[in-house]
Amino acid sequence: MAAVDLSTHPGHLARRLQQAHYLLWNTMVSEEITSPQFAVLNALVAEPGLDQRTVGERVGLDRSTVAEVVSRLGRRDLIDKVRDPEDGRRSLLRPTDDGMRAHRRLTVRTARMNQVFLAPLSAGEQSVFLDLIQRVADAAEGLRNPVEPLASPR
Amino acid sequence: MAAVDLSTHPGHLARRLQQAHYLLWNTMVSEEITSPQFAVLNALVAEPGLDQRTVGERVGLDRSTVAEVVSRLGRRDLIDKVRDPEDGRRSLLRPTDDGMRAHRRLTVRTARMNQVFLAPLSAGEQSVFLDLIQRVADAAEGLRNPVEPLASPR
DNA sequence: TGAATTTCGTTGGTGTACTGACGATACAGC
DNA sequence: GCTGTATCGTCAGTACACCAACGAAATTCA
Repeated sequence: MAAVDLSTHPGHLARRLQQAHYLLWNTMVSEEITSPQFAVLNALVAEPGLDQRTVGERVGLDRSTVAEVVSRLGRRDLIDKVRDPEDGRRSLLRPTDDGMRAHRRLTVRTARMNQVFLAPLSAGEQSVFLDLIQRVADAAEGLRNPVEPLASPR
Repeated sequence: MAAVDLSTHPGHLARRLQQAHYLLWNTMVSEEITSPQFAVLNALVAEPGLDQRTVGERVGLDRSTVAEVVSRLGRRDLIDKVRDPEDGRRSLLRPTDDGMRAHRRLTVRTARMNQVFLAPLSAGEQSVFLDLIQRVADAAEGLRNPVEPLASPR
């Protein structure tokens, strides 16, 4: 009887929250384009010509995962991918016209979905909610890449 | 330039939050037993003898996922699995002695990790945070299983 | 009692998401 | 110039997480 109440565990709640979002996205936004795919597409609409590593930084995905998402977006002709002529290691990505259209369409639906998703909270609670999540996520992410103790004597 | 600011999208933040948690779990709790595995184990410590479907309900996992998690826990001899003699469809699950020990050990570490995870928030903010996540997740989950509009005229 | 229906677990398919290792390319210092 | 190092993308492996479809077992009800 040493069991724990998971409803006080932020990690467990985070997983449930993400699943709930997945559900809602699937029914209200798109069944073909997933939320991470939209995030990548969105990053490329904002800054066409990014390489994969930088895209990953922007949306919070590691290199392997970006590679897979990019391959799916490419298979649907939503983005183009070319080797950087100035640096043979990089692949440069940009949305196709189809990709731009898809992004515009999904932007509208995503906004609607966010409203439904946050509907159980008052307007004030909503902004608190976003702020708190962001601070926790940022802090934990920071633990991974510890800030270089500047001017460490080499 | 129609790109969107993802930091206002709860779904995107939920994903980042979960990844941050995954990271922290891996470094502070266990590299072998994952958070969903702990959740299942915890449910069985609380109520030994549950069948897979009910476990899934308790921790928020669908039947396929429970099957995989259960198979991994079984492979490590942390839980036992037997056919229900009274209902041949069910598999009854219970923790082994090893499973009980592992659960005890992880419970301590999990508590420590939760503290670190929530450290960027004040005590007051922490409880608000947990409450808000839970309400949003519960509401979205409710959308999936709409309450039967009782006595719908067939 | 016997047939239609429901329920449980499994399987196959898709899509994140991570780590670790690897080849190719670029760059740094000598 | 040449060698060691760092970086980028890929690949293999593991682990969620969902849906749809299926067989076996149980239940409903005609």
